[in-house]
Amino acid sequence: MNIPNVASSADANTAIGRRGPRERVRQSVMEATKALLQEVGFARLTVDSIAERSGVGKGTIYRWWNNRADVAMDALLEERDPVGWFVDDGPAIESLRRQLRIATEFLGGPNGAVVAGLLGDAQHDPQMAHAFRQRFLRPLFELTRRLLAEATEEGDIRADVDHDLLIDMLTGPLYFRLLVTGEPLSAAATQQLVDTALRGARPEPRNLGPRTPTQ
Amino acid sequence: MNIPNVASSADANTAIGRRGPRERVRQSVMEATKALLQEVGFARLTVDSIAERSGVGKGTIYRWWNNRADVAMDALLEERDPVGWFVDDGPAIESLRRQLRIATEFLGGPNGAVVAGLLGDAQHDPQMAHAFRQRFLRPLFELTRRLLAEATEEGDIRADVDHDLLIDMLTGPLYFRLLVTGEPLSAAATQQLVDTALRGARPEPRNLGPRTPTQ
Amino acid sequence: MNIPNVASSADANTAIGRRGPRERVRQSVMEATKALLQEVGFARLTVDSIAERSGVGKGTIYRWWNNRADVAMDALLEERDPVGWFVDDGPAIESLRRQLRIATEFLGGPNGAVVAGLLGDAQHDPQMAHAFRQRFLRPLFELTRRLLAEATEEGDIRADVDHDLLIDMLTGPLYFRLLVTGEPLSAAATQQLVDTALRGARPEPRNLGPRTPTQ
Amino acid sequence: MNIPNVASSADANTAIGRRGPRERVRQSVMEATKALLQEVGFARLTVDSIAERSGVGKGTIYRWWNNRADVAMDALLEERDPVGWFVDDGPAIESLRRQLRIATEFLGGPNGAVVAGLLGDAQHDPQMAHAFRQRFLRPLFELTRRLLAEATEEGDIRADVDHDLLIDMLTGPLYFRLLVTGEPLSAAATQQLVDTALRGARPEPRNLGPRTPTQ
DNA sequence: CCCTAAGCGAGACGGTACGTCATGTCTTTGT
DNA sequence: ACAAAGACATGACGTACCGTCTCGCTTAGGG
Repeated sequence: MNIPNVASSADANTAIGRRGPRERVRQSVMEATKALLQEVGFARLTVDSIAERSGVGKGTIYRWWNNRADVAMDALLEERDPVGWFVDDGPAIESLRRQLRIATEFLGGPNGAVVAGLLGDAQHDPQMAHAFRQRFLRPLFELTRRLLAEATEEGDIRADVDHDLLIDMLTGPLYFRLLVTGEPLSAAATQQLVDTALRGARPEPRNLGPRTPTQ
Repeated sequence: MNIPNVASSADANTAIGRRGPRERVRQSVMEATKALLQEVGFARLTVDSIAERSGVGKGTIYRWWNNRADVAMDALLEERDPVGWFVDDGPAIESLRRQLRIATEFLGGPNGAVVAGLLGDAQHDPQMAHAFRQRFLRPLFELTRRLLAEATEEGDIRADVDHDLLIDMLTGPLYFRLLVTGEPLSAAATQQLVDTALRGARPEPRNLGPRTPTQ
Repeated sequence: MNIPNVASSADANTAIGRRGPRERVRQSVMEATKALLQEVGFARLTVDSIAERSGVGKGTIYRWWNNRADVAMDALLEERDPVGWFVDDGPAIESLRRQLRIATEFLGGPNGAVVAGLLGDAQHDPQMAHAFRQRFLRPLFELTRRLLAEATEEGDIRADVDHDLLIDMLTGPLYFRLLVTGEPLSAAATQQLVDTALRGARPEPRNLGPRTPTQ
Repeated sequence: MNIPNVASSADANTAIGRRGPRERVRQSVMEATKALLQEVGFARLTVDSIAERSGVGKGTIYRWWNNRADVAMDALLEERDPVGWFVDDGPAIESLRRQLRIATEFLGGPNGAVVAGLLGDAQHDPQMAHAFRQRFLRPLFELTRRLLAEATEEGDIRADVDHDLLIDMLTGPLYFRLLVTGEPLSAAATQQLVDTALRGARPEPRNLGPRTPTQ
C-alpha cells in the first residue's frame, strides 16, 4: 500500500521491541467504545464507562490511549477504513462522484456523529486535531488529489483550477452541514453540489468541436 | 428591519416588567469573557473564572445565561454583530463578494478561534448548536439569501440553482478550513473560491446548444 | 477553658469572616466516619466511602479536610475530647492513677485502633504527626504535668525526678503495646505499671516517720 | 542457640529441595532497598522502584517476598541483626543497660526512621505487624528476658516484679518517643529512664518492715 | 420616604469525570 | 526452568468544573 501507515496509539504490536496492548485488550476496548458511541454518542462517552463495559482497567486504557477522543478515533477508523472507500474504474470524474457519495453516506450515518464529536474535541485539543488530519483526512485527500489529477488529464477539469480549492469546495459543504448547520446530508444534495462545483471547474465548452481525448 | 431580533439570553432589559441583568452586570461579564477568550481560549473558559474576573456572582451569571457557551456567544456577538457586516450598494454580486471577504477576515482573525471553540462545544451540546445557528448563522444566511435573490434577478446567477446549495458552497469551505483542515483563511483563496463557485452558477455565456458529447 | 482551642480543620465556623462547612456537612461526615471506623477500621477507611455514606460530595470533604487522617482525627476528638477525662478531686497521685486507667480503657477499646491508625499515618506524614501531637497529645500532657507538679508538692514524687521522663515511663508502655507489641491493654497491667514506676519515683522511704500530709 | 531461627521470607537457600532466590537476586534487591530507604524513606518506597533499581523483575520480588514491607524488613535486619547487639560479660544488669544504650543509638539513627516507617505501615497491615514482632522484636525480648532473669538471680531486681512489665517500661518509652512524641532519643535520657525504672524494681534497700501508713 | 421584594456577591454544595499511582497477579519472551 | 520485563485489573487518590443552592447585604421602586 502506498499510503503510509500512520501509527495509531494502540496499533497491533507486532513490531519487535515495541510492546503494546494485548490483543484482547485492544479488541475489548474497541468493541465497547463502538457500542457506547452508538448508544450514548461521543459527548457522553466516558473513559470510565469504556473501562467498565470492556472489563479493561482504566489505567490500561490510559496507558495505550491518550484520552477518550483517541480511543474514539481508533474505533472510528476501525469501523471504516477510509482508504477502502475507493474503487478504481471508469473515468476519474466518475470515481470522484462515487467517492463523494460514499462520504456523504458515511458522514450522514451514525459514524458522522462520531466524526463530529471528534472534530468538536479537536477544536480544543491540537493533538486531536493533528491526529484527525493525519489519520482520517490525509488518506482521503491524497486519493481525491489523485482523482483530480486524473480528471484533469482526462480533460474534465480545467488545468488552471487549484485542486486544493476544489477539494475545499467539494468536501467543505459536507462538513459544514455536519458541523455547523446540522442539516441532513443527502445523496441528492451532494449530487447537485458536485455538478455545480464541477461545472465551474470544467473547461470552457465553446470551440469544443469533438472533444479531443488527451491521448 | 425584516430580520427578526433573535433575543439574547441577556439582552438589554429596558422593557418594563421584564427584569434583566443590571447593566453593570452585563458589561462586567462581557468584558471579562472577551478578555478570557483572548487569553485562554474557549476550551479553558470557566464560569468560575468569569465570575472571579468580573466580580459578578456565579449565581447571577447562571441567572441570566444558561451556560458558559451562552455567555461566550453573547460576547462573540457583541464583538462583532454579524448583521452589521452588510453594506448595500452596487450590484448584489459585488455585495456578496464583499460579504464573503469580511467573513473571511472575521473567521481568520482571533474571533475565528472563538467561533471554532464554540462550534467545537456545539458538537457536544445541542443547546449551544441551536443558539449558534439562531443567533449567529441565521442573520447571515438571510442576508446572503437576499443577495442571491437580487443577483439572480440581476442576471448573474442562473435561475435553476438552489440558493441554499450555493450558500453551502460559498460558506462551507471557510468553516471547513477553520474547523477541519486548519489551513489559514486568506482573502485570495476566498476570491478564487467565489470565482469558481459563481462560474458554476452563472448563466451559460451563450447559446451553446447541447454540449457535444465526445464520441 | 485554659487549654487553648487548637483549631480543627473543620471547626465550627462561628467566627465572623471565616467561612466553613455547613453544620450539616460537618455532622454527616463525622457520623459517617465514626461509623466506618467502627466497621472497617482506619486502614480501610476511604474518603470515597465517607462521601458515599455521608451523602457529602468528595470535593466538599477535601475542601475542609486535608485527607482521611484529618477527618479521622476530627472524628476521634469528637468521640472523646481528651481534656474531659480529668476529674479533679483527692490527692493528685490518685488523679494520675485515674487518668491512666481511663487512658488505658480508651486506648484498649475501638478508639485505640483509630489512634493506632492515625499514628501509623503520622509516620509518613509530618503534618499528621504535628496535628496529633498538638490536638490529641498536648492537652493530655499538660494535664499530666500539672498532676505531677501537684503530686511533687504533695510529697508523693521526689523533687529531682524529671517529669517528662515520668510521662514517658507512664504513657510510653501503653502506646508501646498499642503500636508495637499488640498485646492487649489491661487495667491490671496499667495498675502494676503505675505502681512500679511511681515506686521508682517516690521519695526514699527511710526516715519517714509518720508521713506528713502536705497540708 | 535457644533463639529459634525465625525464617525470613528470603533466607539463604542452602537447604536442599528448598529453592530460594538466587544470591544475585537477593543481594541486588537488598542493596536497592537499603539505598531507597535512605533516599526516599519507607513511605515512598515502591516495589516498582526496587525492581527498576535492582534490575530484578517485579514478579521475582513477589515470588520471594510477600510485599514491600517484607522486603524492607529484610533490608532492616540485614543492616543490623538485632541479636548481635548483645555482648555477654559482667553483671546482667550492666548488660541490660548496655543493650538499651545500643537500642537507643539504633533507633535514634537513620535506621530508626526505617523502623518507624515499618511500624507505621504495620498499623494498617497485620502481616507487617506480625513480621515485625516475630523477626525484629522477639529476639530482642528473649534476650532481655534472659538478662532480667539473671539480674533477678543476682539480686538486682525484686522477685515479685513482672519481667514483661519491666520490658514495657524500659523499651516502651523509646518507641513512644520514636513513634508518638517525636522527641529525640538520647543516651542521657535513656540512662535516666533505666535508673528510675530499675529503682522502682530493685529490692527494698533495707528491712523496712511494713511501710508505716500515714495514719 | 420608607419598606419590601429583587438582585446580587460570595461561595458552599453534590456530583461526575478526570488522569495518576501503586498494588499484587499474570503473560510473554529470552536464555 | 527460570527470570526480566512489563501488561494487567483493581481501587483509591486528589483535582477541576459543573450547575444549584443558601446566605446576608444592597438597592430600587411602588405604596
